[in-house]
Amino acid sequence: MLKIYNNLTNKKEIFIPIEPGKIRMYVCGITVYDYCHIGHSRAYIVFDMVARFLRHLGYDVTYIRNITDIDDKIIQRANENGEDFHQLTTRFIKAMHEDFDQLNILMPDLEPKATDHIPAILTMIETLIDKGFAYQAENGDVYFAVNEFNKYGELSGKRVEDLRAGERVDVDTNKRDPMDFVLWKMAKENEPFWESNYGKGRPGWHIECSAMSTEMLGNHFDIHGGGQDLQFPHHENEIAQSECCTGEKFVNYWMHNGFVRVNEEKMSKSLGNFFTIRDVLKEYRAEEIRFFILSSHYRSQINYSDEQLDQARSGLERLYAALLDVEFGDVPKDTEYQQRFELAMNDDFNTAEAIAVLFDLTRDVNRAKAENSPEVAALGSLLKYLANLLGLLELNAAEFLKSSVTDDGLSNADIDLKVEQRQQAKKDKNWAMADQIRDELTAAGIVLEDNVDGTRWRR
RNA sequence: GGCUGGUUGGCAGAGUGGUUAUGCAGCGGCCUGCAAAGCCGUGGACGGCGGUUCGAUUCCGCCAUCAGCCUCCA
Repeated sequence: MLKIYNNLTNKKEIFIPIEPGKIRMYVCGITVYDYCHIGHSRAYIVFDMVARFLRHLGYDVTYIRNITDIDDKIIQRANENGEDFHQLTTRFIKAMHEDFDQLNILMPDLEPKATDHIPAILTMIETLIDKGFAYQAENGDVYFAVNEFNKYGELSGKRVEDLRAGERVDVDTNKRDPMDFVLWKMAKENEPFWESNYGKGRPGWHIECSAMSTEMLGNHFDIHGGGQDLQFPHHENEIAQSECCTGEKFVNYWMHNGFVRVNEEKMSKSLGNFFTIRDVLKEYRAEEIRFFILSSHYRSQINYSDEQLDQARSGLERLYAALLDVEFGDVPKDTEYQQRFELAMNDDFNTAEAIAVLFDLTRDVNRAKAENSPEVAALGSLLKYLANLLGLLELNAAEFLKSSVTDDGLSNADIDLKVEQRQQAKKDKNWAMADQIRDELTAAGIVLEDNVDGTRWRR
């Protein structure tokens, strides 16, 4: 029985889909004006894992992850670069897909872009105005009137009174209430715009998610996810817009992943302490990043550091090493390992616990190997199968262990030759020579492992 | 100030009202020409103070402390 921690109630709840056997899930994607960083990678690895596991449970999942391709930062960056905003977003959408692909993040079923859904956005704004939940201010901008929605603050646990008292809310004289947020923003000179009843402008950030999720998943759907920083105000605003527009409950389960921190501080663009995915991929294998992310529960905060990534590397290499020489075959059914794995995952996607099960299974695989047991194939196949559910251990073990992201100047053939030379030295009992070759390779980051069949190496 | 969520062994990180997390690192052993990998064994923990309980790291309260949100942010 699947339990999900629901931010609407701040409790773990038994998951019940709206329509039996089907799950409709929407996750807020990125604003494409720069390369994705490790914080982004966490959010999308996490929800990729969620979608994979829900499908494993047999659900027919419709997973939507949008792209915000118009907003202030995009316009600003495009201006700085002296290029059309569309050119900018196209470039970074491509980069995002490349990065995500490396991290084995599967494509969502639909990946709508805000600019492709302006009509749906305008329709929703019109409905909100008609129903009295939104108004056009003197400057032409259209705002949502927070005051008209009495459930405002339900998701984030905030009270409108407290928010109003806050000193950090900008006082904008165009708004009736400082908490009101923009739905349609008038275009300034030389800014991209779309025609509307309210004038030439562009959508506010929050409305696109409401419009696109409702358009594609219906008024009421199962799961909505995103980073913890989106809980307020973004998701709060989505609820307000959608429920006021449709008169129905918007989402049943809200999920938010925790942040990635750097030196005990949130990784973010404004702090400038972010590491882009492509930079990290110069030092670590993509799967090491994925393993690092999934080693902790998705709601906890994690700290990014080389030490963490090094530990992830060691752990992942242990798992892959167990798969060496395994002849994969049928995956045994109804094993205790799978039960434990699923129990962990059913408990609010506890990947840390699930990975611990993989390590227990790994010991069993290694033990079977040491004993030359016929169980090796079955246990190894099970390990690969369970790990694959998390998007891990999909590569060939030998190739993975020989792969490297850093250039040590040695080709595989170079190494093979050295290893061969050392084999001869060993045969001649020339231990000094054998050790010298091994030391050379060790210095280059190559690890040698002798066994009865010969010598295996990895980077 | 309001609201969230944390505080577990050298590091990372799960979990539990009384019993082994798991990984990395350490120590001892097996294996090995020596190693490495692997296997076997092993030490080491639950922020502080109260309370509930036969018994609390686990439940409750208070305190301390950290991070986050309240402004764009995954």
